[in-house]
Amino acid sequence: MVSSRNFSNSDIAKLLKNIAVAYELKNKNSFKIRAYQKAASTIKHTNEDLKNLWQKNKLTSLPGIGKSIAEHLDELFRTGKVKHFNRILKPFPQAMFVLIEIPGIGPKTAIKFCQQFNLKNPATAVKQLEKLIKKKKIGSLEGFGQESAKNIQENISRFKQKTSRILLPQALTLSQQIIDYLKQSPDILQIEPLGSLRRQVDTIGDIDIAVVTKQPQKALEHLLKYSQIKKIINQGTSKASIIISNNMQIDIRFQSPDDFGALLQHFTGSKSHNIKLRQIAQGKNLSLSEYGIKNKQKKLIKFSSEEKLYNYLGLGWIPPELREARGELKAAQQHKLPNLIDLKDIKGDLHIHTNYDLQTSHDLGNSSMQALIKKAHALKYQYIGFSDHNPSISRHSSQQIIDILKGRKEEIEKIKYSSEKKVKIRVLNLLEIDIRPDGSLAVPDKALEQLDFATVSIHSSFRQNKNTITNRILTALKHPQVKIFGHPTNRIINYRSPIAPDWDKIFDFCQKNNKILEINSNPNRLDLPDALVHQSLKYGVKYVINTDAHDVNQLNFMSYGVAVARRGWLESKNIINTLPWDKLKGILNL
DNA sequence: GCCGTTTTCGGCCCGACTGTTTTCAGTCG
Repeated sequence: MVSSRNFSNSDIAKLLKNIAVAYELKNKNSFKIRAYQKAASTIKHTNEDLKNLWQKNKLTSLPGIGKSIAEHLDELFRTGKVKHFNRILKPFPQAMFVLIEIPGIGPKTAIKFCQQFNLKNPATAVKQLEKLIKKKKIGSLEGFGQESAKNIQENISRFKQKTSRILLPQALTLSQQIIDYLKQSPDILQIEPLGSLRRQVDTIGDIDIAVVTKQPQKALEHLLKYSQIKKIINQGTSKASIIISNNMQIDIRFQSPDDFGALLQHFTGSKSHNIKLRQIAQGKNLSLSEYGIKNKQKKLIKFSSEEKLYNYLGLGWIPPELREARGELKAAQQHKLPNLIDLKDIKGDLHIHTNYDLQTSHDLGNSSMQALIKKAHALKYQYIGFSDHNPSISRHSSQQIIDILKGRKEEIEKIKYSSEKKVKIRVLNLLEIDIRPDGSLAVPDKALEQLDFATVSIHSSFRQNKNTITNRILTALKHPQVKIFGHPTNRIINYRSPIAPDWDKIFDFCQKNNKILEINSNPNRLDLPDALVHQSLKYGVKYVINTDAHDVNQLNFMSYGVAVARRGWLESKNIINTLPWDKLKGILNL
């Protein structure tokens, strides 16, 4: 049975957000309100499981979680409730906290509706509100008109069919479509996708686009004629927000060329990065906004580039992927920013599935070994590794598995010989082997000997408890033929949660035993996730960025993995597949 | 309530748009 004490990060984020709302309605100190909002936001966005942090007594390591909130959360995990929080929330109807989830309805509006119409039940509150709108009760409320009633109804409809955050490639496609449209206007001089898209976050909630123009009114008029617009949320000469046909929100900013640097900076975010940057400005008696920096005399200094703006504040330019308030501002002040890895540093791909049928229970690739080598050549790679799934253990004896892998080895040898001669690409005979629930490998040792080395990954029993799954992974990694830990958390974005072993133990083991952590570039995986990459960095672990391609075209996924590495602060020296072949050979003992 | 290479006390980012107003509150990013 699930204990009431199993609170997820999002449960806790919501709880703290509700406390902030309650404090707001009680007219508490606005900084206290902001503190709770910040704590909620930190928890919502962190990849670390809060309960794990609590068990390790490390809750206050998260920014915005101090002594007081940590104590409340301690009570929550120990007893299942926080008496202090319950006291704060008690005077407010539960229904209110459902209504504030609807865009456009904030605390003041929500409480007003609940009080005026006696809404109490959180399960039916939204439905009741819709009925009230239909009966024109909302529009006749003081401070509201028919227009706001109509807006609220539209927002409810969108809220109900709200989809989860979309993956990077989908967001790139959508933004490209609107950029192509905007480009048709002669009044628009330059267009840049910003926000989470520019920071290359693994999922995108809304698309932010900056437009350079000397004619903001005309640019706005052009935007509003875009055929995909489903709803205009707001429109002005400095910004506009629209919903396009697949329910994605697009925020557009208009700015003149001479202060475009400040807009780029502002609109790229993240929010917490911007707040910290503005605090740095404040410390110098300056005030930063999307229009530039105001000095003591309130005179606005404009910046045509981001670099000039950061430099003005005494900082080096910070790559967008780092702007998550994970210490990048301090590093920029000390001129100690990492020299981030770049896509062009990649010299090979060690996780590729071919269409060679080795009777696996997982999926085969679509492409032939030859086609994959051809594509790798086009990408200017020096080496690739064929890393198919192991033959299924349920349908084969040990000897059969050995024989299947023998056959595959012969096939690779043939191709290897000609490709190394013709296109000078080294081909490695690898295998992606299942880690069984007890930590043993799904391939007998004799078969392992035929490989150059093995990658191991988990494809079953994801929900083992922390100790069991940690030991399971360590047992598998101990095998001398195992060099790479593939897609370590096993998450599928928007579908399957990451496994939760003791990561610190695993990172430590990998560093000490020369095991390589994979950064899987498949946009559905992006695994390790960037936050864990950043967390593991202090252990001095080595990484490999692989595509896990099941098709030639998927070799292009590499850029997404590189983005994860950059967000995790990695330099090319941390990543083994930036090495030329002769150096890689040494590291992997080949 | 959080936080610190100017501070363990005294600060805490900055601005736009909407609808209802007649100068602004509420919400959002």
